[in-house]
Formats: sequence, C-alpha cells, structure tokens
Amino acid sequence: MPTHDELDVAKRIVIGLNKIGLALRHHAWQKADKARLTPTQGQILSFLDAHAGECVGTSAVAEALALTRPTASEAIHALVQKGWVKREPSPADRRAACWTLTEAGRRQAEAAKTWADFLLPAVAALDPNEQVIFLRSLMKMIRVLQVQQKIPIAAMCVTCRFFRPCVHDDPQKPHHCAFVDAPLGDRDLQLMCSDHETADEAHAAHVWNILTQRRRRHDDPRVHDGVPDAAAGAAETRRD
Amino acid sequence: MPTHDELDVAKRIVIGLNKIGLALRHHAWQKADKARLTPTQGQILSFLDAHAGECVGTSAVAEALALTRPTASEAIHALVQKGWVKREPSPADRRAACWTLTEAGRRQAEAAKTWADFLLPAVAALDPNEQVIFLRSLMKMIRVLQVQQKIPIAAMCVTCRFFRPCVHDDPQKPHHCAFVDAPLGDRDLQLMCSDHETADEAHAAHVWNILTQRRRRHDDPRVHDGVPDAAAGAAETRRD
DNA sequence: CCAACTTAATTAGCACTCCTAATAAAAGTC
DNA sequence: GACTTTTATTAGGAGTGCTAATTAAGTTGG
Repeated sequence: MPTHDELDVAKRIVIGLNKIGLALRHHAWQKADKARLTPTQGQILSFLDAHAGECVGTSAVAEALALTRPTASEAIHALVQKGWVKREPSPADRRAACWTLTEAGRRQAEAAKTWADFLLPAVAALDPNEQVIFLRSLMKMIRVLQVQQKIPIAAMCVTCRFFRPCVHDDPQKPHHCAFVDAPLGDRDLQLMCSDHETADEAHAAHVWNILTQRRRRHDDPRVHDGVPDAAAGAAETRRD
Repeated sequence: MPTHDELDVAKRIVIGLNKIGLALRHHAWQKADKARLTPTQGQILSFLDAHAGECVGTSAVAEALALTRPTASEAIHALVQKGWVKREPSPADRRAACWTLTEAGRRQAEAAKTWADFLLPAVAALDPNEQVIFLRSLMKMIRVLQVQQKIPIAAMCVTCRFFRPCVHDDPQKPHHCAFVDAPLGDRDLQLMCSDHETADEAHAAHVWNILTQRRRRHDDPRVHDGVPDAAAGAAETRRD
C-alpha cells in the first residue's frame, strides 16, 4: 500500500498553480528593484499603455487590477512622482482624472509589458499538442473565475479584438468571446472583460455596426413558434 | 477560422497564467483581512505544519517561499506575536531556531491550508483527461523554472531520486515510486511529496528524457482529443 | 432651487511585504 | 586566537493593501 498522500488531481493542480504564482510574484519583485518599478506599478503602466487614448481614471485602474481605489491612487501617485504618468482633466467630469503616460512613461511601459516572458522557456517545455490543451484548459478556468467574479473585469467586449457579436442562435447568449471561447449575452457586455485587448478601429466599427443594427431590430420584437426573436435578428445581421 | 491568432499559443498561456496569478493574489488578500492572516503569513503556517517534526529555521522558510531572510524573519515574528508560532532551540546549533506551531497555530494552519481551494471549481471545469494533462504540463513547467532557479525547489516526483518513470506496461500506472514501492500513474504524480529526496543530476536528466520522449511511444490516445493531428505530428518529429 | 443622494478621488492610519545593508552571535577553520 | 562562514536579526526605506473618513463635483427629487 502506498503511503503517499492521496490528493486528487484537482488539488494537486491548485498546488501547481500556486507554485507558478509564487514564481510570478518572486520574479516581479526581483525585476522591481532593477527597474525601480514595483509589480503593481508595472501593471499600471502596462494597463495605461494598452488603454492609451481612452480616459482612464483611478477607479478604472483599481478595477482592472483588483485593487481598492485608495491602493490604486497611491500607486498612481508614485508613478506621477517618478514622472511616468501625468494627470489630464476629464472633459466630462471635473472630478475625474485621465491618467496618461508621459514620453518616459511610454518607454517604461514598453519594457514592463514583457515582464512575464521569463515563463516562456517553461511553456516551451510542453510540446505543441500539450500547449494547445493547456491553453484551452486555462481559458476554461479563467471563464469560471470570471463568472464567479474571482477575476476582475477589465474592459468592454465591444472594444475587444476577441469579441464576435451575434454569431449564436441563443437569444440569451448571441455573442462569442474568442479568447475564453464561450458565448456571451447582452448583460455580459455590461461587464468588462479581464482578457480585453483593444481591437483595431475596423474591427471596433464592425462590432459597433452589428450591435446597433441588431438593437434596432430588437426594439421590434417578433416571437415565432419556438424560434426566439433574437435568433432571426442575429441571423439576418450576421456578416462574413 | 479564428482571426484572433495574432499572439502565439505560448504567449497566450503566459497571459492566462498571469490572470490566474492575479486571482490568487487578490483572493489571498481578501481572506487575509477576515482571518487577520496575510498571504505570506498563511503560507508560512502551512509550511511549518507540513514540516512539523523537522527543525525548520528562518533560512529554510525564506528559501521555501522565495523570500529574503529578513522578510521571512519579520513575517515569522508577526506570527510569534500572534501566538501561533513559537521558537524552540535547535539541538545542534545555538544560533538556529526551530520554529514550531503552537496549538492555536496548528488550528490556523489547518484553515490556511485550504486558502487556494477557491480555484477548485475552476479546475472542475476541465474534464478528467484534461486535468491529468494539465497537471503533467504544470510539472514540466515547474521543473524548468526550478532548473532556471526561478522557483524554489518543490518536492516533485520528477526531481526525486525514488522516481522511476515508464517502467510498467500498464498505461494507467506506468511509473514507479521506489520509496513506497508502488506503481504510479500520471494522475498520481506528486508536487509536494513528503518523502521527496532530490535526485542527482544524472538521474534527473534521465527522468526528464524518458518523460519527454514517452509521448511518442505509448501515449494515451485520449490525449489527442480535440487536437489537430498536425500538433501530434509536430510532437512526433521533435526528438533526435 | 436646494437638500439628499451618488460618485471620483483622496487622505489618514494601520499592518504587512519586500528589499538592501549593517550587525550580532555562534560555529567551523587554520 | 584571528579568519571566515552561517544564522538570525535590526535598521531604514519604498510600496502594498486594507478600511474608514473626507472633499469635491455631479445627479436627483421634493
């Protein structure tokens, strides 16, 4: 009889993910000292860089990185002190800030973006077949975490390059996210997606077109026998 | 055909692992407040509990959690203040400490042990076959990180001198543990084995070779579930 | 139109994280 | 007995992360 602990596979996976998390944290701090840029600060720079052009306030940063607003506020001010971020007034709201990168900040952000690439050699130890399965598994997990609100939500699907509007027949979940590979409903769009990556303008315009067209149809709901109205609308507005 | 393939699989895996890391950190701090136990402190309690009976000093803790000794020292003293850890003298060395849990500390450790279990529902989203592959992939990655000194040593089968990979014909239990003298399957591979003893380099390299080559010889056909043949073919061609 | 929300951001206060550098003390070396 | 290594700590500093309270600017409703 083996005397090894009888932990099931799932628990051992959790332990393993923890190890990876440990590596991430450790590495983040290691580099922190070199670049005078702590983990949180680096992530804020990356986030601001990814959302350049949008008006990103303290709250948006806090939400994206799963921090409280005070914590985000302090970290941002540290970056301001270092001359990498500056405050622009929001056109709409005199209370709100629009944090933007300075020229030096953009350079820092470029460097910070690759901070996790030290994991790439480890990933390369998997053969291509394993990588695909591993990625698919990660996506499944991330989706569950998102649904359970364990992962912060970062940006709107509508501006995301992974977003595919109106491709399913299910009226509850007509859209599709190509990153987590799962259907999305309209109410999911209100939330922001933690896997968001800004789409190019063409894609964004395309998405917007489809959404606005369909919404018009939606205003005039038709119910067929056993056929949901949105399905008909989606089918008609779908485009290749 | 997906249009979102601009990033290769490896980079998306890194992004995904980052997300999991974010969830881990966030969740750790959430619970921290409830239990008046910060992430590092919780991990120290777990570690001491797992190594009860051994003489664990400050350095050992620091190494296991990838902290500097001063950081570990401070965290331990916070736990002493709370009455969960006490110092015992080392029999051999009057400088060294043997940190041990108090009765209350053992109770706290028991609770702290499950802190990452919030990930279990996410893991459960994977089917059993995926779980096994995911676990094996994690171990491969962790081993690379260990070799690169990016992560403290983990007590994994893959680095253990008692581990004999692929010595049985039973595809369910191809490996063998020479310590408990019992066959092991992929699902039995350990990440935190209490009987682990680090193998010498020759043995480690040998194990690694066999594990990475094995897939072509007799792999479980279910592994290829849902994955294009091209991927398996690529795996096929990658050995000398 | 002003009192009563609500929201954006900050301040204050606290405990802890994480680092480097310097120190103290014991143990091993020569 | 001085020299070096190892174990643990202290000192000092920037940063993380939280809650609670505050300031200021919008929004809403009687």
